[in-house]
Amino acid sequence: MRSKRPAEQTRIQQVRRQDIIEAAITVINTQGYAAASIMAIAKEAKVSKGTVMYHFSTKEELMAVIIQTAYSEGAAYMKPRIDAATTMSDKLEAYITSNIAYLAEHARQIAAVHQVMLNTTAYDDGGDAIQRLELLFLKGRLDGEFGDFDAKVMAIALRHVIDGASFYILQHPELDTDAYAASISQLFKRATANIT
Amino acid sequence: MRSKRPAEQTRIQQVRRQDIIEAAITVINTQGYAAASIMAIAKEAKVSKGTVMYHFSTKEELMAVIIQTAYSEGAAYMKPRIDAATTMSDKLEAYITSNIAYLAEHARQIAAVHQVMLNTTAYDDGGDAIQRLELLFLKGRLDGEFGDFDAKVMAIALRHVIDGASFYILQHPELDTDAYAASISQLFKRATANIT
Amino acid sequence: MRSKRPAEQTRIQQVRRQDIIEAAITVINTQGYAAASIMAIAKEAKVSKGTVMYHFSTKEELMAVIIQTAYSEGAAYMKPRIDAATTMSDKLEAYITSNIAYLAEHARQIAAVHQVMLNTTAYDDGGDAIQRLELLFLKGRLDGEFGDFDAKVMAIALRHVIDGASFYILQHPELDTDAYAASISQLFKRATANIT
Amino acid sequence: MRSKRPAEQTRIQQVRRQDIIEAAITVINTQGYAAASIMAIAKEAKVSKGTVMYHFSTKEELMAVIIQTAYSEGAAYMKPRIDAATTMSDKLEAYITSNIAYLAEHARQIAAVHQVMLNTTAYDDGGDAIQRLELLFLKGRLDGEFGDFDAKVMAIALRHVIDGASFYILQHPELDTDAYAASISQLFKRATANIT
DNA sequence: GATGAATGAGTCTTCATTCAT
DNA sequence: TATGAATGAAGACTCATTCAT
Repeated sequence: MRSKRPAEQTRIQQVRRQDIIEAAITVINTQGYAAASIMAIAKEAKVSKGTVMYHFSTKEELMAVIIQTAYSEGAAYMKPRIDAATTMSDKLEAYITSNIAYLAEHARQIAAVHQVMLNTTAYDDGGDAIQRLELLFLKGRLDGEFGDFDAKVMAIALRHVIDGASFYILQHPELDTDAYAASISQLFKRATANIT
Repeated sequence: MRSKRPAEQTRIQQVRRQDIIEAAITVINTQGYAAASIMAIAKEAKVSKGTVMYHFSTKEELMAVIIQTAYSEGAAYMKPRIDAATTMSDKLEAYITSNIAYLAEHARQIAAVHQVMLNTTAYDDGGDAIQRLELLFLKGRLDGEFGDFDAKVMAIALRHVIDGASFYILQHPELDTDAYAASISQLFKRATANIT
Repeated sequence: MRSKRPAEQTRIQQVRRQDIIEAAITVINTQGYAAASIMAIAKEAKVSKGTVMYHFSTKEELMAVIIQTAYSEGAAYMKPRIDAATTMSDKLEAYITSNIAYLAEHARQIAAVHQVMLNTTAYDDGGDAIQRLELLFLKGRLDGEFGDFDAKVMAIALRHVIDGASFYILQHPELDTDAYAASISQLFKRATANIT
Repeated sequence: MRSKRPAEQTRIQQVRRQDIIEAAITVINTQGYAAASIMAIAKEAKVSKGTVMYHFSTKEELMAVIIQTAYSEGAAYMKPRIDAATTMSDKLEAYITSNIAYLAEHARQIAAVHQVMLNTTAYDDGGDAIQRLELLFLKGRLDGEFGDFDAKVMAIALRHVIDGASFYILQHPELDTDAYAASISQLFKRATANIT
């Protein structure tokens, strides 16, 4: 029988890393990025300061990991749902509902990511998300599915509505996020509708 | 012997305070809240650290002043314009355009305020702004001006669109803010329209 | 009567800087470079850690100042004495005696400089001192004042004898440094003599 | 069941210890004593930090071993060569050439030893080496082999020349160390010669 | 009014050492 | 025998704040 050691050890390390990441997210959300010192994070994770540094050789690295996992997980969750839709109108709905659904389940994480990005010059998607949305709106207008509006402004507005939602959801846990998503979806459906 | 004209002195003092406030806003926007140390602010204002502490006995006080002036000035700018409108639809338009107009002229200040609020537990308008907007939407629905939608969600969405705009405007100085305001106004006009 | 303020203030600052430099030299000599932490230096100077950082914005800067002052003062002391001598043999004697005399009076400082240089990659005179000595020996040989020997090796040996002396003098305060200098001078007079 | 051959295991252990010692010497010489952390040494030796601590229970012990082996090996190399000479003059030559020859072959090790000793209060041969040299010079003077000079100063100077050589050789690998040794030997032959 | 000087708490990070495996 | 994990002490440096001038 082979030993299971290496995989197991790696798992232990990853578990501890995850603990620390969770602690960092909690501190950022409850006390703000400026208060998220390594010591505060260590205390939250109930480990020593040294342990945090052992697993993440730099504070910057810890923050980068928080951001990257959120990004990749979010995209992985949304993409199939959007691709499954055929019309632009349905893609828009899939975009909004899947994004807010992902947000609702990862509100803490996402809100933390926003704070980190606000306080660091390094991370910036360069308006990528907005551009992709703009493209969606433009296609819909060309197809005749959507009415007449400024695609870029619509894209910006939608991103701000969704980004704002992560903070709001976090501060209002009682919110029915499915209904919220449906309402936002309806809002943009009306705003983009081709009403001849 | 001439009088010492205390009023004049106070004015000088206020001018100096204003310089420091402006410097703080600049630093927050260009380097992030975490980097906005008293020394960084003093350097930006071209005074000594001691001078900053002389005019604001605490860093907290300086931040509070930044927030409060932005709030009161903003309300003072918007209120008459909203009151001048009679229908809810017109009030909505006045709200959006006056708010974005104010934002466009004070983008630096507003963006800084957002950052400070995110990093301080103390300041929170408790959802006041959203409630006032919700009321506006509810009245419009009762009047029959607006169609059928969730007034609260609409209020939240609008606030997020406007709040997000302050950062966006700051990062995209080339944006035609009047056109942007018009587009946003149109977006919400459609979203709220009573389409029988 | 004019006020003396600005000069006075600058002097206060320089006095404090000098205190800290002295403390740093003491710590380096008594505990070694590795133990010369900012806190150890601050304790020796009876000021707070923060005060040390206030006067020297970096530990590196503090070390650089220690080295530079030693170098320039040393050169200023030796140069006129060497220039006053006419023959190469007399210049050599002036070099040795003035260097050791300077060393004897600044043994602590010089020993500290050696330690700092040994533990930092940044400071390195690139063999300048040795080259200047080599030149002196070569001129003496051309003049026929000196006998036949490898000028470079002689230069290296002399520098090592003098550099070693700073540590030795520090550890043996009872040493008669004038006699020591005279003996070393005699040693090299014999080693370089033209014995036809 | 075979025997476990404890001697073999010990040999393996000693080989590993030697690897670590070599790594430590390399790090000290290339990055300075202050940078010679256990982790840096472990990385250089391509083992884990834990392994270094397993073989040397303390950093201090590792440093002590580095110093002691250098001392005993050096003495073992020089002693027979010096003993083989009969006149004091020849013993002096043997001392200088064998010492520099040993230095040349173990420059890294010796330079590292110097650095460790400079940064640790514990190790100090108490002037033993100088005293033994002084004795050699005194005997030579009594025998009439040497001329008139201060035996102690001559001893100090010679030690400093040789000690300085270890650093110089390390920084100037192109140096012809045999010729260097010969020149130094000649230098001190002249300085000590009895020139009646 | 304004500022240079000083300080202690707190920041990130490195390090030697311990321990379970 | 070797190592990954963990930790507390100490490192350089930053910061808000106080105070004398």
